[in-house]
Amino acid sequence: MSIQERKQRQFAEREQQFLDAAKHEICQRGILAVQMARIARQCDYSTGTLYQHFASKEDLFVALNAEMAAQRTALFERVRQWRAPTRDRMFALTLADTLFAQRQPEHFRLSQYVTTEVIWQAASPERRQQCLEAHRPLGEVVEQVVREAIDKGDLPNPQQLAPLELAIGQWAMGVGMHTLVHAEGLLQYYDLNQPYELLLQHVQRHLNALNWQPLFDENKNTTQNAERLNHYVAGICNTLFTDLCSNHQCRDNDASNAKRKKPHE
Amino acid sequence: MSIQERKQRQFAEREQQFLDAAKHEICQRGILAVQMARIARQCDYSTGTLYQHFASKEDLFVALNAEMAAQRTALFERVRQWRAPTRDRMFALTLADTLFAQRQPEHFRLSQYVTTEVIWQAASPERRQQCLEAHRPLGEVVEQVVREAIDKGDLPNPQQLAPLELAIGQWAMGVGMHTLVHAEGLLQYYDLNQPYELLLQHVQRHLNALNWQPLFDENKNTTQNAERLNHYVAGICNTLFTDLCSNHQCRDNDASNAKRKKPHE
DNA sequence: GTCAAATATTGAACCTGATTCAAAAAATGC
DNA sequence: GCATTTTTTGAATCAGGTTCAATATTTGAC
Repeated sequence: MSIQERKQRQFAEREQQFLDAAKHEICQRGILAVQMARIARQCDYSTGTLYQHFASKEDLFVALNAEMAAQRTALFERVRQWRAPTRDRMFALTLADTLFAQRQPEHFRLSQYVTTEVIWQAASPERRQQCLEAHRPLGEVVEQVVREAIDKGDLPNPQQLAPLELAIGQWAMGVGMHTLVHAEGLLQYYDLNQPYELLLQHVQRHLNALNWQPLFDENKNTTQNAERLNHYVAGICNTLFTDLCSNHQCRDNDASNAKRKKPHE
Repeated sequence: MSIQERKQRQFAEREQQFLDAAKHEICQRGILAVQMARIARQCDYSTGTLYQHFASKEDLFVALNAEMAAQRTALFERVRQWRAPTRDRMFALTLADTLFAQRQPEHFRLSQYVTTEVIWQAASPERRQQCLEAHRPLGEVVEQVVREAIDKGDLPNPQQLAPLELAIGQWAMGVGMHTLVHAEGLLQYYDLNQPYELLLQHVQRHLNALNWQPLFDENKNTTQNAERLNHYVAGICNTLFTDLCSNHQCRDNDASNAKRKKPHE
């Protein structure tokens, strides 16, 4: 028995090593430039060994995405445990993602890439399942907050929708905004700056639309509204995300992005 | 002069031929399986000639995405010219995308893939620009509808936001929902079916939240709401999109998807 | 401790398919 | 008709993902 266990543990450790190396590579050179052979060499293993863990490059990407879900989960956990009205917590979930996206831009880039049919389908089914499961806790936090809101009477639910059916609008809006942000040049083209600020604003509206109490009132016809939202956001940041609100770099990005190989140059 | 012009025209025609072939390939075999050489051969040209038009495979994808924007634009145009309250038109824009996504699933798949940093950055800058410009008309329709709503007093704008700043929530929600839909297994995992129905529902809420008149009232606590929305949607479909509401296949998809090469089998 | 069997690792060879570019062909214009 | 320019060709190159026969290590019995 013990031998089996040790082997499994070592195998898992090595996998982690590979994942760390891959993450490092991505932050260093960008997803485009990741090479299987290099990741293996970086860990002092041969290519073949790497393939013992991951069925393909895409498989590795999906695995990495799964692994990174844990970090997001940690933020969501804070929100879950936060003693605040349900509405604030629901909002804080999007805020968490926003901060995370700015701190670790590579994460959402990868996430977006992986969610692409092309990549997703190229990963092994087991890996896809694993990835889904890794994300489950995120869904659970959302579900819990929504359910609590319904139970407490903060959130009317005349249509008896499932919690996630109520939340999917906000979810999609977040995903979509990340997508738009990562399409370099797109938002600038339409002169849309501060996309994440707009996202937060629209999420507030969206929660209002759901009639989620207490409403965030915006009917004073001044430009103070933006101020007020900023202030509100800052408040949450100070309470829950103190550690995330300073600089905005990829955590293990020891060099600047400038180092990346640019295609077409 | 005339020679120059003829050459340019022929060049453009050939490019179109390549694009059509590429589109056909994508619908037939999926994005993953597209091969440059095959596209060239299909048009009775050599690989080299294909590369005279597109700097790389990614470049071709982005070009194709640009080209397909024209089709979406056509739908948006109908909405623009529709003589109906601004709110209905705004809603109809998302509906148009929804129908389009169901009719030509490959389009949004490609769109999503192309918007990925990995692909986007691998295309030539000129191509990216071209793609952005191809999408401009879409933005313009949106902008026009929003502006008209503000002018008519249908849509209050206390913060003096730009039209697209007001619309970006709805836009992001649509983009995000397509993304979620295309991540096979994801929504099922959370037991979310009928995602596009939910999208439309949430868009209505979102418009309500913007206080866009006339509000779509949903405060009767019955399950009739879904009915009512369906009915409303059907009405728009019959008026504007009669041609799109029957079967849901990729337009030039002569064979079923079953033909596609499946990785991992 | 030794050895055969079972397991794990290696990395060079293989393979696919994108991209290039020297040679061949076609078009131009004198 | 011919020299020059432009275009097309497709075999050769190249990159990098993936495989697998050979090699090394570990195991467990004796």
